[in-house]
Amino acid sequence: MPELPEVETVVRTLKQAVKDCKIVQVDIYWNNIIVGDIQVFKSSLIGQSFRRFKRRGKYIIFELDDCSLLSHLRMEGKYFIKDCTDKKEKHEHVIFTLDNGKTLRYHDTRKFGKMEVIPKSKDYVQLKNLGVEPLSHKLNETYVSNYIKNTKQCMKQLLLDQSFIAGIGNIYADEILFRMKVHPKKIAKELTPQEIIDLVYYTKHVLKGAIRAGGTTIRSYTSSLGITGRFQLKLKVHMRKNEPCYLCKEKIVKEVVAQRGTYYCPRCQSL
DNA sequence: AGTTTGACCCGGACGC
DNA sequence: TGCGTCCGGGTCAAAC
Repeated sequence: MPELPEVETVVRTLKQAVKDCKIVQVDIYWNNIIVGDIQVFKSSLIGQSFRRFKRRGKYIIFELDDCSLLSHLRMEGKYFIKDCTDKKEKHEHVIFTLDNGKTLRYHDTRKFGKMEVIPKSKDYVQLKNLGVEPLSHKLNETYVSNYIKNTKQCMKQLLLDQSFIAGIGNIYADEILFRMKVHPKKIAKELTPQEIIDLVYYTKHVLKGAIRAGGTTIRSYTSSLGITGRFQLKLKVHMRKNEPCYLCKEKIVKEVVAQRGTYYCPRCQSL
């Protein structure tokens, strides 16, 4: 699932690939991907060039001349750069034809992703409830201790809460808690000062490491292989049910916490 | 107003 | 092999 590091990698790669390219045609094969009117979507984008590439939480923001394109990959969204003569693949739902003979293709097996055109003058309402960017200085010990004062949430919920920190998903929430050696059900308010320091440190550490890994992998891609933002990251706890903990050999447990499949080491992350 | 729960978006995996 | 059921994650809306 694309989380912040994957989205960041996609944004960086697309910047290299399509900056200043002009959209000459837009073909949509699954309408529900598009938020709002399909014809307005098309007519807003045709003739526009990609100028700036940004990320906020898990949202991709493409800034064009007169509007922005907001894209959320949800679970399985991916972008590919292909030649315009390449055959359409099964799960390619939106194809932007560019003025250089290439196409930018949105691929999404589950069709969960969303795309929306935002007029230049309007605010991004989708982004207004997002919390701090984890890699910015705004994520610090003071911010965390103030935030947790007013919440009943457990740690897993807290890390998934996009209005606390923007961009952490299920996988990295588990990985961060494992490194903190904190149980996913621990009440956030009860974090010790040291655990707050660890939360800040490991959140940045895990996400930065993942972006580095994404960047490394992405270099080996050719344009025909596409831009998935996925990478071979060594997960220390997520998806390791019944396998031995890397630290203490105890079996990793999988349990539903905050409605999400949650992996943790019952010994290292005891309550 | 903060918090929790559920619906939604789907195809693929899995079980019988 | 075919059919039905469940699963998954992020977001939003509704209920509490």
